[in-house]
Amino acid sequence: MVKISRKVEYALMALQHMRGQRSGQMVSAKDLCAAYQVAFPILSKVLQNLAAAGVLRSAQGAHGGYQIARPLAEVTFGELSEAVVGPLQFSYCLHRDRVRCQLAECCNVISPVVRLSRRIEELFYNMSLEELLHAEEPQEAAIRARHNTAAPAEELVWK
Amino acid sequence: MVKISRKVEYALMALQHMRGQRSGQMVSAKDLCAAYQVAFPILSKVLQNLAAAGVLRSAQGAHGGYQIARPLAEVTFGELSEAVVGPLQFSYCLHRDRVRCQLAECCNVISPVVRLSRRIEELFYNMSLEELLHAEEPQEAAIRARHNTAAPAEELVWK
DNA sequence: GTAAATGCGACCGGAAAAGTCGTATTTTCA
DNA sequence: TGAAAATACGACTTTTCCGGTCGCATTTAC
Repeated sequence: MVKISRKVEYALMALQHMRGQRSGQMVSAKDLCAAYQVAFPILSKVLQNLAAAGVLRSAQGAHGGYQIARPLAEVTFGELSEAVVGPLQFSYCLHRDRVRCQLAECCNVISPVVRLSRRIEELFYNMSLEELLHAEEPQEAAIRARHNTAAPAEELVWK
Repeated sequence: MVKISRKVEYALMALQHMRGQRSGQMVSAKDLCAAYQVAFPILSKVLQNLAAAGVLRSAQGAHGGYQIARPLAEVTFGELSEAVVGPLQFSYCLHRDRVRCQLAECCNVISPVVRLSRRIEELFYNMSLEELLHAEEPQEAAIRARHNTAAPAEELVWK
């Protein structure tokens, strides 16, 4: 029921990676794909979403890529989620066109659902990405190290 | 991404209804369907789930039905959710067979995702149903009143 | 013994998510 | 100035899962 979207995971993964870069360093989608074995187009889209939301800064052209645009302590998980998978949409009843909910007329759960939604929203918008990412997994350091010093990405496979 | 399942809404709806019954009063799935225009088989299954989880008490046979088994203050939303839509399953990475997650080996988000999951879990398992349902919508009272005094359910349509 | 209820499992269809493909645009650098 | 390397973007396909359906077994009251 509450499932974290794969896109959100990709976003966290990318941010975790960039968090460890020295500042000003651009990371290309290609590099990330090679490092984490994720399909290029999908990760690319996620990064674009994050850039559009102002979480990342992007640079086109050769030697372009992405970098973190704002301190992660100032970005909430809610923002990330919204950027990557669209606005939080907890319930059918909460659709902007409530008409589409056939229960609306005789519905006694609107209030409980709204209450629940608020609680989840609160949680999401009070949780900073810094808080979420601060403790780095050991294997992560290894991966990044391996990648940064490894052969050019061309030689690595990704699908 | 985080969407409240329809089944969960149905469960809340049913509980909200039963909460207003006089104690000891059984409510049949059929009655609920008639009152809220929900398909019988699906609501029926939800009620069975709640019964299996010990939230409702069920009685088979004529004049059977369901009633609230435990004070709602002692039942958490997490329990309800688990009963109705299965165990919380936040991420692909958290599957019991983690093997299926191809990222596992080079994944740097396991820890953030776990952290996030814990927070949501906490929220769900600290929120009692009483807390969620305590304020009854006006229209709900009307519906139930109408239903309790209305013609037998056979005359009402549901799909 | 019949009607009214729950209990349960298999099946189906559609919508949303995940992933793919193709192409345009921007920028660096030789 | 042209080629290479990168993002930008939108349309398409595939897959997965959820809501819903169907059918039958079981239990119980009258």
